[in-house]
Amino acid sequence: MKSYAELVQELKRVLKKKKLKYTKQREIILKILHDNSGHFSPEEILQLIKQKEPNENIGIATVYRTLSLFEEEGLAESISFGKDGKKYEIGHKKHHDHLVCIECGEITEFVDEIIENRQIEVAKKYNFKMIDHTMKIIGICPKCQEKLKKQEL
Amino acid sequence: MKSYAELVQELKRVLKKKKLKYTKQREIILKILHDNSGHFSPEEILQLIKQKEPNENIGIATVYRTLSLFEEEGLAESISFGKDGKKYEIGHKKHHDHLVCIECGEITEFVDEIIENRQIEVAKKYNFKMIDHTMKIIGICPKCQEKLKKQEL
DNA sequence: GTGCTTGCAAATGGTTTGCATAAGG
DNA sequence: CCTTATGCAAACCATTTGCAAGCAC
Repeated sequence: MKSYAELVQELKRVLKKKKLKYTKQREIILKILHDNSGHFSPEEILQLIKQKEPNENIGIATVYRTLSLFEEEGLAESISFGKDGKKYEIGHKKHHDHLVCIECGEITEFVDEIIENRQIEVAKKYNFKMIDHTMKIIGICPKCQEKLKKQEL
Repeated sequence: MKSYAELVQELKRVLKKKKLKYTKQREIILKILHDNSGHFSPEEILQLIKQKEPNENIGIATVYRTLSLFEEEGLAESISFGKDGKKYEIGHKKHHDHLVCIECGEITEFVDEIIENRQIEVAKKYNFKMIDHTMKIIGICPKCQEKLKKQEL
């Protein structure tokens, strides 16, 4: 995992490249993503900002704009939930997939080399130029399985 | 692939089980899904209905309600595109994944046993009770690669 | 200064819902 | 008849956009 200082470096590099400006808002959102491990919706990120940086007043539109920018540049990654929106996390170097619990919403990450390689093979087989891939395993996490078992009694 | 008659049987069985009614609208939507191979948004399905069954006047809300019902019961399957909604296809027996072209939107299906099996393994490893899984490879289809190559000249 | 940014509020667009009416069982 | 369905329009809600004012450079 990258340090906050490294992330700031990367953000500055990206902004310079695109002739964009280094603003307080962009810095804060980067920090929030760095300091909180997990997956957050734009709304949740706004709440975290209000909580951790009470002096700042950031608009939800800015959060959306910034997260899109970060995602484009690999500083953040998102996982999509259909009409229920997206959740963001700080950008990793390594590609990973997600296990999503339908009971509690918990998201667990995993990496599986065999799946990664097969995806490359499949794309090749269909002459697809692969740009990205996403995989979601939807199910019930161990905790919720326990919980449900108890309720049945 | 199931015949239309088989699908109607299945729909009737499902409706009886849930104490729901066999309506013209549900029949038409099932037929549209059966007759048109491909992936369609609710809006596109409504257009197909207007085109193929001009005498019927079906509301978009009914299309949504029916597609949700079909999906719940395995008569239809959907692929999600974040805020851009879902696309539906007639239910298959076999699980499959998708290759999605970001240029033309074309969706190609594929089945890869190795990936299927690894997903089961991963779920097991994390003690997840797997209910479903989705995989999307996003990229550029062969046709669009050609097109883009020409434009570059 | 100039041009990118921001916050606000309004607009958007897919999806859902409330309700009065229609129709299946 | 009683219950579920439907069409319509209004409501929803995450996200985007227009715009005037505010900053970065």
